[in-house]
Amino acid sequence: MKDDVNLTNESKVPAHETVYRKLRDLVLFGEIAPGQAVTIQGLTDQLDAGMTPVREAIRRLIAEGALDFMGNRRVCVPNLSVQNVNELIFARQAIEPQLILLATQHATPEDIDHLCRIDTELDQAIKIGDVTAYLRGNYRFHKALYALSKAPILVSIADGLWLRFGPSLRVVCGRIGTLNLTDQHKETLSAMRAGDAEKAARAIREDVIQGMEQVRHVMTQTA
Amino acid sequence: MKDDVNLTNESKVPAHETVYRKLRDLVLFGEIAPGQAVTIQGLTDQLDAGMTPVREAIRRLIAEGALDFMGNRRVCVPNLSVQNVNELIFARQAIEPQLILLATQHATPEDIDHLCRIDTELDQAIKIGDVTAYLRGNYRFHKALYALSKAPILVSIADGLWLRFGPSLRVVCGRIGTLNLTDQHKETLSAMRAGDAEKAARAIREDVIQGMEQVRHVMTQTA
DNA sequence: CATCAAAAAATTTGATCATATTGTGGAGCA
DNA sequence: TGCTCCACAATATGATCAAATTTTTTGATG
Repeated sequence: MKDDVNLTNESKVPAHETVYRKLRDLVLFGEIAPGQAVTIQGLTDQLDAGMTPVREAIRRLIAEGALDFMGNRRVCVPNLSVQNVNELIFARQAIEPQLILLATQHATPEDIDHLCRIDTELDQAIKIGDVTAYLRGNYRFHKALYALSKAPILVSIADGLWLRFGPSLRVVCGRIGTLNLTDQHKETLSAMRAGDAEKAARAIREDVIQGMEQVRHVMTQTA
Repeated sequence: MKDDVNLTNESKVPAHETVYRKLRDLVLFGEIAPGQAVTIQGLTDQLDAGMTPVREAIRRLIAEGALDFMGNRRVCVPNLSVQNVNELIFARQAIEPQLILLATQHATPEDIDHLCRIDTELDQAIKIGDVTAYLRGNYRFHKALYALSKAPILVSIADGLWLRFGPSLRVVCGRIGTLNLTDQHKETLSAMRAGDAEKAARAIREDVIQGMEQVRHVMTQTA
């Protein structure tokens, strides 16, 4: 029988993939804090998975820079140095405006409506001070924006950058509070709606720099 | 003192790491051609390694974009589309000049001497038409340059880009011949020696664009 | 006699492998 | 053509071994 429909059907997605996504989320949204160690056996218990899938997920995240392989077989979420933050600022402001430039050229009005909806949820999360919802929403917004660019390689680079500074955003929110967070999402979206790709790109560049400056500010104090 | 007791292998480096490096080189220098499939069992035989280390190495390279995971459990070296090449051109010319800017600020005269030596070997490889030596030397030159920047995140991004266009360079060499390859290494090095970081950055940008245009030219014909 | 440090044992954790399981593509048959 | 069945390759498990960290023990010193 081929079509014995498994009710808890996970057969489509391999275990190493689901483990990867779970672990990725844990790191990206700061649920494993920077500096904290990550052990294979700890994850097999926590995520109720076998050893091989966990190993592969960890390797992938190390390759993406989300985890750091300390020489002596130890793995942890990296702590950002001020120097690291400067590199991330440079890379983001170099890559992301180009993504938005391309995205504006491809975006349909429905795409922009969709982005607006995500941004509204974001405002809501900020208002009620739900940090996790804010972090996830902010990522979703940018991610959806990137997807419109149809530039897979640049998107994967931008994604890699998120994995590096994402873990620190929770720290930043804890320090300065969600209410003091600023963004340029509205400006970006209205420029996109007007079809002004250059202006949208400039707005995102502003958004990126503003956000990253807050990270730098907090990291300067802690380091 | 811990003497190296193991005759066959330095026990210091784990097997998955050595497998990763071997496989990485195979891909980076075009010894596995773009489009060619990569199987786990094929590699366990070819590299004489266990299955688990090979799995992990493949995962890492997929995460870095050096290999492509086709939905149905199949893995291969990606073929670059013209669109992909355009993304790579943008990313390289955005990132690498900054690396050279930083490198110039940190470089000692000895560092530059070392780079000159690599570049001389490179010229030698071009003259005798040794494609493999040229590919490896060219990578070594850029890699050594990046290392001087002391900017690990930007270096890892640049490295990731090499993994994506590297496999196509052998194709390019085969098409247009090593003798027709141009570079701006001499200009870069003399600017660095003069301490003119801006000029060195411009030279590398020129080098990158020239090289990538040749890739684009060849890819346009084949695709 | 208390305290600290070095050595040794124990436990935790990672690396690797052999093997079982599952899914995919293809061969053979109606 | 469309189906079942089979073989092979990939996925996943648990066992085993090795390395490293932690804890305990022990001895020396003030």
